[in-house]
Amino acid sequence: MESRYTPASLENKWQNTWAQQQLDRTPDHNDKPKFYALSMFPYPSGNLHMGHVRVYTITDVIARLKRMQGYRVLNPMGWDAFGLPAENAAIDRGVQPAKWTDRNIDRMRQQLQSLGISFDWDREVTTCAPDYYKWTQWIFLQFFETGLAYQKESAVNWDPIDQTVLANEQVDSEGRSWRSGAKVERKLLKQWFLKITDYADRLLSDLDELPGWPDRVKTMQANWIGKSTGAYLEFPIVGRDDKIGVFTTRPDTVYGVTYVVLAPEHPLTLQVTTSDRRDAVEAFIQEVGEESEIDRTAEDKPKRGIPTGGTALNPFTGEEIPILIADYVLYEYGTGAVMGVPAHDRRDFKFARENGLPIKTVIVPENAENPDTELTDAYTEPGVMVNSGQFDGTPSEAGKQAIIDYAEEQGFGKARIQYRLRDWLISRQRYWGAPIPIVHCPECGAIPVPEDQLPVQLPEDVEFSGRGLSPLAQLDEWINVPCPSCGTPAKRETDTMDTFVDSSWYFLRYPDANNDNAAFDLGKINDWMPVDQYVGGIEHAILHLLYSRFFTKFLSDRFNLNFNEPFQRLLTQGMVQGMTYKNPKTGKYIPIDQILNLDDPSDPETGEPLEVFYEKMSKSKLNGVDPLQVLEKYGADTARMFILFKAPPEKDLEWDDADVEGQYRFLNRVWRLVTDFAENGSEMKAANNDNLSKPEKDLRRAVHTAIAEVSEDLQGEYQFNTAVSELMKLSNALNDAKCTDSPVYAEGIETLLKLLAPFAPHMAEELWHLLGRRDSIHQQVWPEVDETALVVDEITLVIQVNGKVRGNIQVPAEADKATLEKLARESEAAQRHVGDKEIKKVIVVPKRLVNFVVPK
RNA sequence: GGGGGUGUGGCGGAAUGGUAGACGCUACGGACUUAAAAUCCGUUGACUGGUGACAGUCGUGUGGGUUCAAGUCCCACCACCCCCA
Repeated sequence: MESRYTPASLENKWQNTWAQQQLDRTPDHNDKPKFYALSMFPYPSGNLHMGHVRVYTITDVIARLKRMQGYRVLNPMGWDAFGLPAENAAIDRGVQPAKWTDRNIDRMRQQLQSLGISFDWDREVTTCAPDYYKWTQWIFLQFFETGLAYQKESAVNWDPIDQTVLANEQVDSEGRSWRSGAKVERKLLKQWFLKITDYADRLLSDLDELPGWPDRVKTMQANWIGKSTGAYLEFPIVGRDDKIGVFTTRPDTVYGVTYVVLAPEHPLTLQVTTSDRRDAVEAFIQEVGEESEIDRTAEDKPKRGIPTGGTALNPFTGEEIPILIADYVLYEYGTGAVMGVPAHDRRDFKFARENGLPIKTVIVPENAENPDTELTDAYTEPGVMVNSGQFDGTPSEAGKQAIIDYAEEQGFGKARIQYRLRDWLISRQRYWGAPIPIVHCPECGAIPVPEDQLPVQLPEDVEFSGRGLSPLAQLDEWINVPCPSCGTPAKRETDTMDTFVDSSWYFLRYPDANNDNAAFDLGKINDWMPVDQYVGGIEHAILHLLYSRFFTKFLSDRFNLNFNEPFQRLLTQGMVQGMTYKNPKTGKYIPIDQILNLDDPSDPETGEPLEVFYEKMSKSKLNGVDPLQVLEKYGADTARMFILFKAPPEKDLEWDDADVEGQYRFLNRVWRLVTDFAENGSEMKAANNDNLSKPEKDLRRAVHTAIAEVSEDLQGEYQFNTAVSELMKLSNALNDAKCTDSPVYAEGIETLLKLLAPFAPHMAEELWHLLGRRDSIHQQVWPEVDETALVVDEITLVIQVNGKVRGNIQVPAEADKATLEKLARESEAAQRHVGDKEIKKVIVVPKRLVNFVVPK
């Protein structure tokens, strides 16, 4: 009867059987509590990598556990299928993006299925499918109707040779085009934005309602939103009616303002420029226009600025101060203008020094001896206001409010809260994305495509050259349509949406994934949402998660949903790293199969010694391990076990073949354990704690300890690594047990299989059936701890002297403190180390230790 | 510069303020085998003493502190990683 463990055939068999039985279908309405387990859906690159294996395995263990614990579980899968790589493939190889993507999806689906993940494939969602992006467009229209989608001029990366707009990913670190190598320029285009800033405050404050999120993700989001409290102040321009508005977090330093700076793109720039400065200013604007934002604001780069010739008035002092323009001030940011206080801001200090601008001290440390000493650096600490007219002597912290109050009274300023977060630019000048459902009419302006005409479908069989306008903008028959409102000949919007839009609502689609009449059924999303456990990479800590929260809040407001955060709990899993070999001299990476001696790795070409370290698996580092090869050799169960055991889920995981081997050995031990048991014809009999021998009691304690520990490890914080080690302990205990005929042993075998089921689903199922069971192990109830089995008669009591462990004794488990102390005093260890010294104090910790304190 | 995180054997990692190193990997020794692989058994933090069971000292990045007792709590520092500038 015994056969060898052959994962390949066995896993295949069960995957097919489960599919036939539709075991992983999501139960619709029933009385069980719901559990929505979700992994971040992948981009269909066509190849499964280890990072995927890790996320989906983690989520799958949770899903399978919850099913056994009596939940109805939704564990869906889909594809984040729009995006640049498909378009690049079209340019390079002439394959249509749709075809290329579909092929990749088919391949990856198959690969994923071989992992044995319990996805409900009936709910598969593909963002590039018209029946999905129809609803992405519909959601855009919801934003449009509420005024939260709007158009504004904004800069794009422009390749002057190919005459095309480039995505940020297509621009290298030196600011050159990936294809033409041309230096990328900035060009202004009218583009679509979503007004996420309207939700900035709620996105920030509601982070407090997410105790199930890692603190560091919440901190990153909070920093990204970047709330700062301060004042909006207006500086009248000399000789004009206009004013320059600035935002500052340091209104207390306003008497120290010695200049104001406009962003070069600011509409006032040319208006304040005096005629003698015009040429210089225009040249400067031109120059800055070619710089990237990162270059402009980088801290290590000198800040460049020039005077415009214009001047403004400091409304507090009445002083006339110069107006400059500088590269580090961005028009998109805040008001596009800043006030310069060199004495109390580091950046202003440097800028003033470099440009010969005056520095005026208005804050001094408390009890400063000589307030007029020349500064060597900006003084940015709080202090006392000086040279500040009526505010002299005011502590600077209190001075902030005092200045705001005064400005408000005088009508040249007010309190303001500003966010770092900017509105979300969703326009992409690309083909492979959801078309923005707008028609531009010369009569009516931007008109939404009526809902019954959605989706605005992407035309097929398009030509891709990588040059010129976006492929959509070159298709006249697609572009030219009558205005939906007045019928005048009009033109379609040719921009498509950022792929982050597609992924900002996909989790709302799964509860009713095949609905043709609506993006989602309100009853169903109110039932299933929020996602109970979301699992994905830390790289999405900011954008994807923030956008999803924004969409959820917006839709919750608009449709009165009963939830306003999408993800209850978030697990950010660490990277999978591979052993990397690098020649430190040449900087070249060497693939492992070219290395002759792994104990002393050297460059096969030059013979130079190599650096060996772990780094994130990637093609360029030649350190990837192909999941399919691992599956072929060891099976999915081993791969899953290894990944879960090797490191806690949120930490980086170092791939190690020897450890994979170790997991394979463990599964083989389980295999033998159970097949031997089955061979001996042993039956499952109910076990209980009455009339057991000592070895039986010990074994049963091990069994129920395992239940308790594994259950505990899988609850709240997911500690799969220690859960697996508990499985190993149980397996070891069964292996060592002599009482193989006992019902306790049978109970142990059955328990081991049930506890193993979420981790190694195929093997658990196979062995379960080998024991004569007909139903699936995945439909069994998760084992319960029998507390009576955990009771021990005797425990080990540690004897300490002055806090040092000196020995231990066996004592009755329920002995009281006095008895423990007495037994401890009599112990050999205490006799030896205490001797006849005076015992000053005795600490008795029941069930743990007795500590005698004696003079040294 | 600001914010967050991490630091434990040869390695990955365990440890409600209570026997540090669970579990696994590696290495070494042994059994089985003609031999090897696989498997099984044992040892594996360092140092000192002892043939030995064992006994002792040190030991969780560094330095201090609180405590009967600190990997765990507090203070300062160092190193590395991540995010933001």
